[in-house]
Amino acid sequence: MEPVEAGQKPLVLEESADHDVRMDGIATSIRPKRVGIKEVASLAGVSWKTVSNVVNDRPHVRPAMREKVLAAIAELGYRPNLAGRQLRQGSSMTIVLAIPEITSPYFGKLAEHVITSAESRGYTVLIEAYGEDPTREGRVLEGYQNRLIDGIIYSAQNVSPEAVKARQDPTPMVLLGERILDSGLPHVAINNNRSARELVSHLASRGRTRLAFLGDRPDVGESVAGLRLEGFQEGLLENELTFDQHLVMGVQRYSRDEGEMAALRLLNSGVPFDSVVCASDILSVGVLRAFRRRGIRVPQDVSIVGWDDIPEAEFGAPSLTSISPDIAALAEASLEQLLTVMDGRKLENVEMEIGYTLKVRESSF
Amino acid sequence: MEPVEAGQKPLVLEESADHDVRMDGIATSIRPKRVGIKEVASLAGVSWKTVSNVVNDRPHVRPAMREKVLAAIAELGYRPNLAGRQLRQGSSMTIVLAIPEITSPYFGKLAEHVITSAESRGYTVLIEAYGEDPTREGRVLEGYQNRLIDGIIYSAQNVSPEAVKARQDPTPMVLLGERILDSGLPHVAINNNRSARELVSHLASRGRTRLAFLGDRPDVGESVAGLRLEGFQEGLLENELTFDQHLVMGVQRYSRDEGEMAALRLLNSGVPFDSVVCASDILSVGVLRAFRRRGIRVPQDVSIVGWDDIPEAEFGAPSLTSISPDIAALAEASLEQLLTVMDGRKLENVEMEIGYTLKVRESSF
DNA sequence: TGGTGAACTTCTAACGTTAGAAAGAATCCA
DNA sequence: TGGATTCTTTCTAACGTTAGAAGTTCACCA
Repeated sequence: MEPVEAGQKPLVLEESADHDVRMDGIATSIRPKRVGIKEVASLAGVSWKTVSNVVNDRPHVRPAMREKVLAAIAELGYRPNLAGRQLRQGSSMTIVLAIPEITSPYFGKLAEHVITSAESRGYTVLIEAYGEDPTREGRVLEGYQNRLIDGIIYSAQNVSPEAVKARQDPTPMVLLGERILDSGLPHVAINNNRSARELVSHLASRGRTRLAFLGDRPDVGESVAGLRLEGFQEGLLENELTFDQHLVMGVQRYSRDEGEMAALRLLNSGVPFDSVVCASDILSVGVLRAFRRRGIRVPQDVSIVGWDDIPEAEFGAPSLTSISPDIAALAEASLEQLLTVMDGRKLENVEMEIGYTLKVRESSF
Repeated sequence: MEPVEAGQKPLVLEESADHDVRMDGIATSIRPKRVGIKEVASLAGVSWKTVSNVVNDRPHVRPAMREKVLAAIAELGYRPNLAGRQLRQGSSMTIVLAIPEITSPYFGKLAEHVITSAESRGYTVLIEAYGEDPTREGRVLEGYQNRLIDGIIYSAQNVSPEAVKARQDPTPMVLLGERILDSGLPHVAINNNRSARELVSHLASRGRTRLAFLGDRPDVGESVAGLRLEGFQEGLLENELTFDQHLVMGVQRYSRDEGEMAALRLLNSGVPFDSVVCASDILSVGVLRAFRRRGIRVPQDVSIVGWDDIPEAEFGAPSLTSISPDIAALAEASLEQLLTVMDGRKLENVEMEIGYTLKVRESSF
């Protein structure tokens, strides 16, 4: 293994340094050595220590010196080597955002916001789209010990509360969306119960009486879907509507396909209904397609409402009524919580609630 | 800064290490110090050098020793500290995937594939969604010198070919989608010209004669849109149709909104057309909405076709005819190219073409 | 002109890992 | 038992950064 390494690595350097190689017979093998603090120092004509002081904003550096050093830094394009810095300081300024998938519009948007928020604080975000691979989701709880990260924002999906509570890893962690009771981990989410009741009230105010709930996750304990289903039932009570267990449809996953399949099951069951509450808009998209194929008109025959307010909800035909969480606030708050824990500061609230708005669109007019 | 660190870090550690703290009066302040190679060595009763040899698979380690060391590693949950390793070896096993945005279905999917492919080879992927921030896109070309990365897969959007050619940074880079001529950089993409001609032929075979092209990027030199427009024009020639410059609509960005706005401009221009070729499906979604609002039926009045085959293309109403690139192959090939360059091996093809299929759906029936 | 700081340099050490060299210990075979 | 061979340890150095300590230079002011 070693001779291979020794034989190949230089090739890279030589190749990419082609333009720098002088053919004048003397300085042939000038390889573009990474500029370090010493190169900066010698160009600026100061000691490396002064450069370090400038870079780290330490006292006792005169403006003139600082200028000189900054100029040298700019000229050489010097950036402190993260590995060296990490090794010295023990922090990598990197956090992980663990989500089920990046492809879903909701998580994609969330990731985008977390990344920009983190960046403005000097942090880099590593995205772990763990999908349905239990190994990968397990690694989230183990804290990526081989990856040099400072904290984790974890949007759990299929993990058991026990696994979270049994977590050994000391890496600071914040839960997003999913709440794991008694885990002691900070948690950021919208109020699932209240938003579910609002959706039900909205439908009731439109004269709907037979409401279906699509997107339960019966296998998953304490899931977001569970909280929403609870709120759904409470909402029915509040509006003096009856709850029918036959109108609750579970799914394996939140995807368009699963939504379509669940809608077909619902139709085939023969139990009458006049509206569908989907635990996520991505399910609604599939439901719409199923209805369209069966000739069921939305919203004339059936209303559809959901959560997440994904772009498709706005642009689809019909457009979808949805609970629109303030994703930017969600990202900001979870990052804030995480940084608080990472700094060892005291959290003001372990539970944090994020605002949302109900966007009424064509699908429930 | 330092006293703060010293005063706060332990708080975190103590908090999460509660269960480890013995209250027997003697060993009170056991902090879960990160296990290093030395801890493993002393537990296994060998020298740290032997541990290193085991970890790095070097010769001259007897099976018995190896077992002992591996057991100690397992017991302590030791993972080599990446920072130390990086510093020593100069490689971070991390690559950057630079894309305009993660939220778009196409790039989201692509990112997902690149991440899993890279992971199977032991690499971590850092996603840089540079958006419309020129600073961030610029950083791509500068090679993230502060981040210790080994390579870059760059899906360029708004960068000038000059900027790419002027690139100084030696970090291995592969271009994805966008081709920059004469940059010498390896390039992976579908055949934009041929796929465009196929779309045109498809529409012509359906009796369409007045084809609009939506999604040109006139400000960007050598863009994917440009190549597709070229193919579009050649396709018109092949099918003996006339090209009308008034039916070419530019956009600032590939988004649903921009698609909608461009479609409205097209309608307002009054120039007749019976089909729209969109440079990206995400534009088609906006076009559909514009048409719907104006009462234009798809495909009865106008056909719509495009590229990328995003999920919305399949699930929308109507579903969209689209060129479906083999995204998995795209990800795999670009990674393969990048690793080849990183290893200093010779590339077989600097240009690499990826397969695609034309999916005919409702929007062009 | 001497004194006093501030500004700057030099020196040392450390973070965790890896690699070569050299020296020491164990094992094997004759 | 001797010598050769394989295994293991010890020693040294390096990657790039940061921080303290101690020493040097310089400018300013009394």
